[in-house]
Amino acid sequence: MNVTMKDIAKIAGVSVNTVSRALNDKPEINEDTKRRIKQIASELNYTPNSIAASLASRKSKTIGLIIPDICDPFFAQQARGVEDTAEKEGYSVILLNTDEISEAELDAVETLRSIRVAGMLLTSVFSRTDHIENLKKQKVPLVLLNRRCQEIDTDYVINNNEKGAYKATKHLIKLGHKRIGVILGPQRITSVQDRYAGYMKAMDEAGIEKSAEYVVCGENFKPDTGELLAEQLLQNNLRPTAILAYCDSLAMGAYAAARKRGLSIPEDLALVGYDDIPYAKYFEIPLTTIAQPAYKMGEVACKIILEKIKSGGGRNRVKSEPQHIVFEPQLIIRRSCGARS
Amino acid sequence: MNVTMKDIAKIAGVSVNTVSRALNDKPEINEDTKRRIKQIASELNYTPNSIAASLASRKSKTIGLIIPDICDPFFAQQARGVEDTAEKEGYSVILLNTDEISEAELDAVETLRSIRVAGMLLTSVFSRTDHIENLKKQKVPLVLLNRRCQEIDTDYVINNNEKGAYKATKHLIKLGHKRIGVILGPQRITSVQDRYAGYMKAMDEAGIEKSAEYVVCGENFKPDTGELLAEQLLQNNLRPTAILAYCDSLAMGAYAAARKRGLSIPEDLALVGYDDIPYAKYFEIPLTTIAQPAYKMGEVACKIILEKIKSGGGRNRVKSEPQHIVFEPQLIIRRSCGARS
DNA sequence: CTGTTAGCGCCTTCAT
DNA sequence: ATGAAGGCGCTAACAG
Repeated sequence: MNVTMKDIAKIAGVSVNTVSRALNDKPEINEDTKRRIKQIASELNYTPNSIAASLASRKSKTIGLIIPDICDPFFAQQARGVEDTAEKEGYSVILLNTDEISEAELDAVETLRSIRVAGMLLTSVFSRTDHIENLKKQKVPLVLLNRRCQEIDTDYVINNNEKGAYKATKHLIKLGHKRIGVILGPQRITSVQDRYAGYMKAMDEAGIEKSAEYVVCGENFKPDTGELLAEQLLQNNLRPTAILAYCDSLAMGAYAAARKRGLSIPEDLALVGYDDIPYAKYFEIPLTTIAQPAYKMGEVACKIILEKIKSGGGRNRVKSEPQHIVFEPQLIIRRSCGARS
Repeated sequence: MNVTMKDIAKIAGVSVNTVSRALNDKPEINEDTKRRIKQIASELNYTPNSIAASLASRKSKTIGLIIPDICDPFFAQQARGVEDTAEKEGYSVILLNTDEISEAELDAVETLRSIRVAGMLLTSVFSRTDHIENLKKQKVPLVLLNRRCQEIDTDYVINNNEKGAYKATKHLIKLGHKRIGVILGPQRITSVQDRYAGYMKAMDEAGIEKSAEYVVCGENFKPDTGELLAEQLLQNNLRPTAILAYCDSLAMGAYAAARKRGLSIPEDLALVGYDDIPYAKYFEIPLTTIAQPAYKMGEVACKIILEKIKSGGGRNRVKSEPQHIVFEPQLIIRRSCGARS
């Protein structure tokens, strides 16, 4: 079996406790014995058992990251931001995908609770919020990513979705579009609501009449879904001259839908996405989009969770107000919207 | 603190052991007491402590996945294949990125050893192999992904890299190209070697003279690296008329390099990638590439590791021969190579 | 079927 | 600076 501290202790002729102190670089220990113990440990090819350490100390060195789908480059970048940050502090991250399915999210939270992760980062679909309520009650450090929670006040890291969608819509309006379709996702998601609100605000400000037929919602954010929804928009008698997609993945589907109908972008149809995934600028017609700093957002969210963990997970320390970090969205103009740069 | 089996036992008036049996659906237990115990557990909002369970049973329900970079869609898809499969069996996966840096890989393995993961899936850079040797000695279930190991016989799941590159190169040759540049990665990586071998084989068979100036290698597979390497190829006095990129991410960089030089694809420069990431077909000029079944590969690798884990990690069971799964690569012809379909 | 006895490998007091 | 004792929450033999 594996080498344990006990084995090392026996060889070194000291107690297990001393070995523990040496290997964990605790102050109360003689430098010489420490060196000697470390030497023996390395000779024996000792690997600490963090399972045992976790159990004994009731502290774990892993954090959980729940996202819709790692295959979406936006979430992949965010995940890297989280992992790089966690790793620097000696934490590992467990990744769980939900595909925007509420059940999967509940399961994921349960799994992470069971593993006793030190903290959780959650991009929630918010079909329910009782699990979030529970986490709060149980004092599990939690930071919401990308989406706020209406009902419960928690820390979150998002970008200003309303503003982003507002900027995008306004840009299209400036280019002369009036019939602007919008492709959204599940309506309970706050980022969907917020982007929709931004769209509406821009339309209202411009005094453009809105039509319910120009608003479509899907169950997830995959390209295939985007294609279906775009087709739906394009079937209108008076078809929209521009489409704002909730995210670049959905926008990708819109390219396909346009091609099928023989519509060329941007001449027949202007298109704007959201996220600025790294591929957006390599598309057939480079995609105009709203950039949000995915990696940075993951990094910041992870830093906050790490802080919360260190401050005793709120268990001991005075609980400070939840942090709300909001990044500024940025309009990236490329060819798909038809603007000349 | 958290509810434990002890708490439940006290309330139910039974021993901790009985609670354990009930909650884990062991056979030797009365159906009624089981129901009663489960009832109490649910009322108390009990969440099992898998840390403690792992320590006691010396079995963990997490597996480790080490890959170069989750931001590469190929690896993202593979990761999903792994995670979906693991989840079905009640396993969680810890994801670690190496960026093809050997140190990072060693650290990752150490971390996973320390967490006592049930098994590891590894896409290695193979700058060293002692860590793999160690894992084998320690009977840690291990499956290599994407890349074989020359020195040590282990299970692996790959695609036929030589054949894939051979197909791609031959395709370019058929289209009339003779000056074919190739963009590779770190040379110790077997998939790099294999794809290079496939390229060479096709060139040799066609009797085309090879030039060292047409072969460039980078330190990783990121688009930026691809751009630099493509520029290098295009600086040759007799610049290549076609480029074969080790992967689609590198090919993406080549698009940028070509644009910078005012070369149009495929007229001035034919381009072929590898992987068929989901974005390849949406590129400015859709990318001809070699497809490998990323998700499936992750799935299969995960299934193998799960089997190995169940068969006692090789600790108890008769050790069977390592499995070598090789998927067939598939040529996907799009516009970037200049072929008419 | 159920309870008892022992740990798993480590950390955490408290002594010394 | 070091050791001894106790326990983290659970599983794993054994007894009954």
